[in-house]
Amino acid sequence: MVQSTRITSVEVAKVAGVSQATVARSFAAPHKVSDKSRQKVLEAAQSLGYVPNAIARSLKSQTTNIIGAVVPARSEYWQHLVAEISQQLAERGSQLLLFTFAKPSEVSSVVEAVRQYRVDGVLLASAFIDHEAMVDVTSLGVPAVAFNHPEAVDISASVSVDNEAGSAELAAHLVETGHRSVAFVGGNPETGSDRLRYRGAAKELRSHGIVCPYIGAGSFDYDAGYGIAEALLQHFGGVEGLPDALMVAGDELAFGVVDGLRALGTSVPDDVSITGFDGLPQATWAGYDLTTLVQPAEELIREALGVLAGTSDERSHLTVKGFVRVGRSSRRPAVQGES
Amino acid sequence: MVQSTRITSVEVAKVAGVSQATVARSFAAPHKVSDKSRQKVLEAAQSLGYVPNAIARSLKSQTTNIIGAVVPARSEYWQHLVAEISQQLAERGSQLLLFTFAKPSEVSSVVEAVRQYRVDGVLLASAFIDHEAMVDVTSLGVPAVAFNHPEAVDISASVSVDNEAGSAELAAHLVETGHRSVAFVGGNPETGSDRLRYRGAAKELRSHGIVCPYIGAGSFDYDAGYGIAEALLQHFGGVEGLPDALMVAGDELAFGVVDGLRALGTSVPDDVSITGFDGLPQATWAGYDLTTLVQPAEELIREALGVLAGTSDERSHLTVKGFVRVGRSSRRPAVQGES
DNA sequence: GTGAAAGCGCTAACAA
DNA sequence: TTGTTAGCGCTTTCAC
Repeated sequence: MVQSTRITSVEVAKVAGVSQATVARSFAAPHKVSDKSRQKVLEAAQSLGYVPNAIARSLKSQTTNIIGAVVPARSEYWQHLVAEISQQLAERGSQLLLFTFAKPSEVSSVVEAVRQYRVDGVLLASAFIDHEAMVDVTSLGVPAVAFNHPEAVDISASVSVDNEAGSAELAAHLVETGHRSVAFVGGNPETGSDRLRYRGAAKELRSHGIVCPYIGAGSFDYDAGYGIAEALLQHFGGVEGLPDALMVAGDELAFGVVDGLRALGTSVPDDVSITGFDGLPQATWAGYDLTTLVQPAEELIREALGVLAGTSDERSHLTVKGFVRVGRSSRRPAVQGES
Repeated sequence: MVQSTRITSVEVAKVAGVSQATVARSFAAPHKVSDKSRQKVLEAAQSLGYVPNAIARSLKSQTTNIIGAVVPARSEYWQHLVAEISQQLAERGSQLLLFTFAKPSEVSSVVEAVRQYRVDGVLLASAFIDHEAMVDVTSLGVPAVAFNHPEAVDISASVSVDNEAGSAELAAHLVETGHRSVAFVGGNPETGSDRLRYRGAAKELRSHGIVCPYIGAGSFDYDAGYGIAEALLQHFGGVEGLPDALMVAGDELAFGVVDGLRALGTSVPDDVSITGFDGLPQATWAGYDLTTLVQPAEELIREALGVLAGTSDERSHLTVKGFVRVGRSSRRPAVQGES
């Protein structure tokens, strides 16, 4: 039963015996219409299967009620956040136009699309969105917020977890639980997240007299972590040489490191403690049960959307504190010589 | 630098010294404009920072170039598919309006939004979208395709993996590799996927003289799987009583089952082989390395989008074959008495 | 409280 | 090839 003729407020008006304006008001501003009229309109609309056309409304009102989000396609972390974004937008009655990119080079075409659709705001995810792309977006006057992209300070607002403090907290936890040697496994070193997380860890550890080397996996994905495991063992001269703990720059990466080490016969956490960063749902899965810094996703997204909605400052640079969740991927190491 | 005055094709026309229509054509149908004019227009547009307004175009052309997708918020499977959908739409130059729901009861309000935005097509995911919701969507004349929702046969098109055949293939693989007793761990029994997967497995096994009991976890998520582990052990009277293999209705659920069993001291696959269904990226993670039926996500989505684009039949009910990926979560069981 | 009328920024005849 | 013109379906003054 395809609609033969498109139903517009005009058809509804005819059936209801009122003007088109009254129909429009019945939906957009019900209180400006008498109960009687509204009743008639609603009935007519119901029988005709009418729903207001959001496109037309957007054109007239210059506001689409759509928020755009630009995120990398293959990332457990972003998939996690998109779910949260979508839920919160639904609560606010907004829609989510989702743009994903597989390679950073795709970002520019994505930005083009974002601009064309006149979204009310854009959430720019990931460190791979470069300066130029952000300028393009904001130049149209579209509010933008860089999410966990600590670098984008001068162009638009940003909301980030406190990477440095979080990482320091994790490090402090390790020290407290008796770890005396710690190495850091980084993801993509070109990202601010990676640098800040390392810095936070290194500083905190140094204050306890521990020097923390940086070992780069190259990216934040599982495979990178799995692949670096062998290099780690070589680097440290086998299981015996491993530090008490490895702090890994992201959860997904950490899953890879855990699996990679275990595949090579290393026990986590008996031979080495491992921590992550992000607080993904999978981090609580018993197979990993990762000690990690949980990013308060709900709060982060709430702040970010607040910026876009104008509730928060336009050019603010918020930083939200995360918290350590202790899992069984880390534990008090055996005292030297006790093994 | 917020745009003081909105830039439209009219401003561009003024600067370029041509008519507004020529500006519009320069973008929508470049070949209908002389090189000289187009050049001038493009320059003017560039200098003004003009991009065509997709909303206005949509209103006039009655086509938004947007595809809607309605999916459950928290599901590893759907997060996986959304990434694929988004990528393929980008290739086609379309946008993705993403709607997620946490509870089935939220679906109706989501459908309302889908209708308002006059999307060019809707991908309806999940068995939790009921009949009424589908009728609502399709009644506006919006092409819809039910994805892996084998039940929705009469209302709109559907694209699904061949659940029954896939499950049968998995069962056949188990039989081939020496498994003589198999039980099925189901997810949500109200879904067609669950029923068909069980049916496929049971039939195939029966043809080999194996009776396959159904044990329900209630839903498809990790926690359900983790939680059912203890019940499984009780049901079978401990590790010794476990069948050679457990076929689990979905990968995420299977992760939970694996972890739950392991937490209780059961070895997977030494004490029991486990298979999943879906072929999620995480299934290849070494911690699980799940033997599973891989749904060919790319092909499934391609078909689904083909239906929406009118490339494929409007009311077709496609079924795509998956394939078994063998991991280390299953293995030839020890011969009776050999342990 | 209601209606008439003027656009929002495009597209697509139609004319020139 | 280019310009003119009439809408797409709504919101929103402005009268009544």
